[in-house]
Amino acid sequence: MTSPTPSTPELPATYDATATERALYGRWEAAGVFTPGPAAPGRRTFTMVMPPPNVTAMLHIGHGLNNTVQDVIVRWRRMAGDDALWVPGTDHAGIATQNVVEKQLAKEGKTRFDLGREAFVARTKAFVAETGGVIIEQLRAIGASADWTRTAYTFDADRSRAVREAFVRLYDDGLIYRGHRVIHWCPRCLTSLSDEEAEFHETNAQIYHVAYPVVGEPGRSLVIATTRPETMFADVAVAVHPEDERYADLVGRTVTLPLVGIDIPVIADAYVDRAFGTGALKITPAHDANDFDVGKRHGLAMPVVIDETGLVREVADAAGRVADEYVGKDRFAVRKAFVAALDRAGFLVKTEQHRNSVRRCYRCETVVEPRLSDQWFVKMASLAAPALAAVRDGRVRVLPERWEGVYVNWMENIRDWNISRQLWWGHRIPVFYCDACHWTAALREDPPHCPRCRGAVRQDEDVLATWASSWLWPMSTLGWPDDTADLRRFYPTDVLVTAPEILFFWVARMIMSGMYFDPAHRPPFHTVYLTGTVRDAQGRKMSKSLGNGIDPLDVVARYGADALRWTVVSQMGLGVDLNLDHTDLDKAFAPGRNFATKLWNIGRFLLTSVGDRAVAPLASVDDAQLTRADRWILARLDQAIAECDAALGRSRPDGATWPEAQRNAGLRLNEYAETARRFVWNELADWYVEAVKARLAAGGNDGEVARVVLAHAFDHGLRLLHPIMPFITEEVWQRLPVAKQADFVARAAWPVARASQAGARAGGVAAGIAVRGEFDAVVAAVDAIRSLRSAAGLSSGQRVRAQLVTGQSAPPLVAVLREEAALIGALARADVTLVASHAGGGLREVCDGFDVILPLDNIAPEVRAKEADKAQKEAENLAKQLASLTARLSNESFVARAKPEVVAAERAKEREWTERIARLREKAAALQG
RNA sequence: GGGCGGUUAGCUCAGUUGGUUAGAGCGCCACGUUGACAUCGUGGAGGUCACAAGUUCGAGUCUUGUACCGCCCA
Repeated sequence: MTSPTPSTPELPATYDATATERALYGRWEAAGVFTPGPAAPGRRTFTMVMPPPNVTAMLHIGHGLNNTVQDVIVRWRRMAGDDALWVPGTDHAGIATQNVVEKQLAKEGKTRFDLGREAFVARTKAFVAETGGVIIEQLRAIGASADWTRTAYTFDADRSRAVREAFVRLYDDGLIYRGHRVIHWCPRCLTSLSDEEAEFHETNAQIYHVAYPVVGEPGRSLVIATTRPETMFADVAVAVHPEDERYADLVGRTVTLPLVGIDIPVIADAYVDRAFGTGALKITPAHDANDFDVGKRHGLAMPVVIDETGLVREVADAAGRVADEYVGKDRFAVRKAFVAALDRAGFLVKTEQHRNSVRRCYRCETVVEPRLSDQWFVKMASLAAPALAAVRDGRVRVLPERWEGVYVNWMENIRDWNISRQLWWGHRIPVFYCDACHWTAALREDPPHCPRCRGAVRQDEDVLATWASSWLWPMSTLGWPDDTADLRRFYPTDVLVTAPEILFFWVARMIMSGMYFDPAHRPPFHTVYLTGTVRDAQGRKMSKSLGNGIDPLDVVARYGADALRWTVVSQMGLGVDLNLDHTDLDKAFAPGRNFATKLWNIGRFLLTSVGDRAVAPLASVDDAQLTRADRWILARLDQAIAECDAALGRSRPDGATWPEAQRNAGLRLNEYAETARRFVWNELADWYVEAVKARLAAGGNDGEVARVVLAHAFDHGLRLLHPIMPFITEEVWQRLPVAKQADFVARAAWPVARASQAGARAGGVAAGIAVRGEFDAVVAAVDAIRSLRSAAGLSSGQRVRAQLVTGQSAPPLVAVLREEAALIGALARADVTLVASHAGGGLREVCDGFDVILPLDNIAPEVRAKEADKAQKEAENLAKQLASLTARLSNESFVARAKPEVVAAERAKEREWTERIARLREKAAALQG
């Protein structure tokens, strides 16, 4: 177990992530850590709304990625002192949820029509009530610090009222209308789809060239090219380009529809692409959106020959067009059969392979059928204009930046939005009709009867697309349309994190609706962060059908939530896809688990050697008491804080718009993660912890200083890492014997660089830079000794004698090496002495400004040869680079045109290299001689 | 067909306005259990920055072209 009594300073030998995580999450939630407190002067809000997962969804790795990113951001802002609010919720997901329940019914041998609308909706509601909270629970397992007290649902009472209010306002403002046109229809879901919901899929298809005999000119025919011959039954014309000389004489004449036997006109329309196919296009207004436009221009009939389930029949205005043998058959079966019949009858000129894009339903992948029907549309032009301007002028930024162009392009070519769905699960369209007096209106409350003639009213049968409720999400979750305290305090929100796939579906529409419905017309957020996609080792998207998915809960169980989060965040390059090998979870998640273990072990060391006696704050230590190592780690901490802050960037623009310099900056989560990791592992653990061991053991005043600095540095390292790895950092931080201003690290203050704090010591920054250089010499000396020991074939634990040759070194460097000789010796397990020069044997390493000697006797000849060879090669290599450097410096235009500081740096480098080459050659000669 | 992105170590990726000898993690090789840590430590190997041309004193970085891969839209 991981929760020993507080009086025991030692931590268990191993970290049990599963037990720790569950317990800690409960403590955070019980303490209200995720719920912002009451507004206070000087505190700003930071708000995010969670992209609502489908209410029937189970947590998958995509949710894991998306919500981890959001959690990192919200935890960061919470620590940085904002009143941070992350609003969670779920989406009723019309088509998807209806599909699930219909599948259940199918197992019982029933359809929704057997139940009827009311019973079906009731059953779906019950299903959601039973299973709808699953994903919300699962999000807790990955540490999501959302405010569950504000959990919303697109189909709950408040959100439903918002949806209805939005519809009525848009309707009354003339922005919603009923349109009769060709829309995308899913013959399986039995509903219309928006343009965005009918996704393009590249397909290998055939294009058929079919001869339509010209009436009154036996032997002559007009050849059209089509990929959809089954729609020929509904052809009403053949169109050619008005300037196409090949067909000029045929315009105005008629051709006969093969096998069908109906004569149809040849018309001229500039829509036709002369270069595509044969340049002659069959026109089928009821079964193609473009043909529909042509048909309207030319006043053509619009016969319908495919029904709502995708079966061919004479549906409307099509009497006598479909032969009996095809009636009631599937559209694709008819295609095959009809092509064969055309071929037998000699009308099929040729068949070619053709690569084209076919639209499929985004929920079930059924090939979408263009269908002539009445639907509700939102007029988009006036809504899009402000939303486009907001991104253009920088009130809203999109990261990565290249998506801004995609957004702008879509907005500029925006088309009206089909929001009606022929489903039962969803917000029913609040339009009411009186059949008696033909009154119709959109209403906030259901009317008992027609207000004009008191006759019976009926409500529109359709429901709204799910996206017509989720586009209100940033406002509706905060209480809109009511003027609530939450809405006033937390709207507009700050950052929206989501996947690029729903940039149009959701993000663009939220900006439009937000700016329309907000009385101040503010965009709903200032930053859109689009994550990458999770892929497998072969770069394929993870999906159920491919079976290449990774279950985040499985990862949490095996490696811990922190490991999952570490993997996601450390690889979260801006706009970069996340590649995870589902066949080798160790490869993907061991690094995060290992890092958590490292933190655990640093904690164990600290508690055993620092003890649990209270540690004084760093401010109580006088600068003069700090050793060089202390000053070094504190300077590294300052630098790490600065780099983390730079990587995370500005949390919000200062004014109304993002300045150009900040627009594409920040939210580099991978850089932030790497900086924090490097500080804690490679600087604090690898060097500083080793450097203070002797001082801690010795105790006394200096031991006390070491305790203070070590505890301070680790405390701040844990804080830097907490947003990424909340559990392990909290668990360890809780036991740190430092004075705390907060009950949880989750609520502790985000680190501020010491050098930048008010009252910081004069010259803090410059001193930091100086001490870094000094400690670099210590590190170089230690590395050199270790490297030489390894070259000599000695084991890393074996104590050796080492000499630092400083005869040619600059006096300040000599002073540093003399003062730190004991430390160097401790770190390198060596007895270190300084010497002016060394003439004897042994192994030599050339460092910046000094040499290191291991004065060994009896060095094996092969070691000598190898070392000599290495030095020789390095000298030659450096000499080559020196030659080009010298050439550069003797180039007059370089000296004249390059920046003076660059030239000066190159000159200094020339001196260093010349000297280093000499020492390398000296080393090689000594080894050979 | 239109637009955009990518190509840097065996793998996954960093590389900020052109300016030290191009970095990290994982993997690989060698050594090691030194009282925080073998889920680890120490040392090491490994890259003509896709290709070609250009601009420049100087190009992984800017321009153009080519090849391949990917994404969005029609």
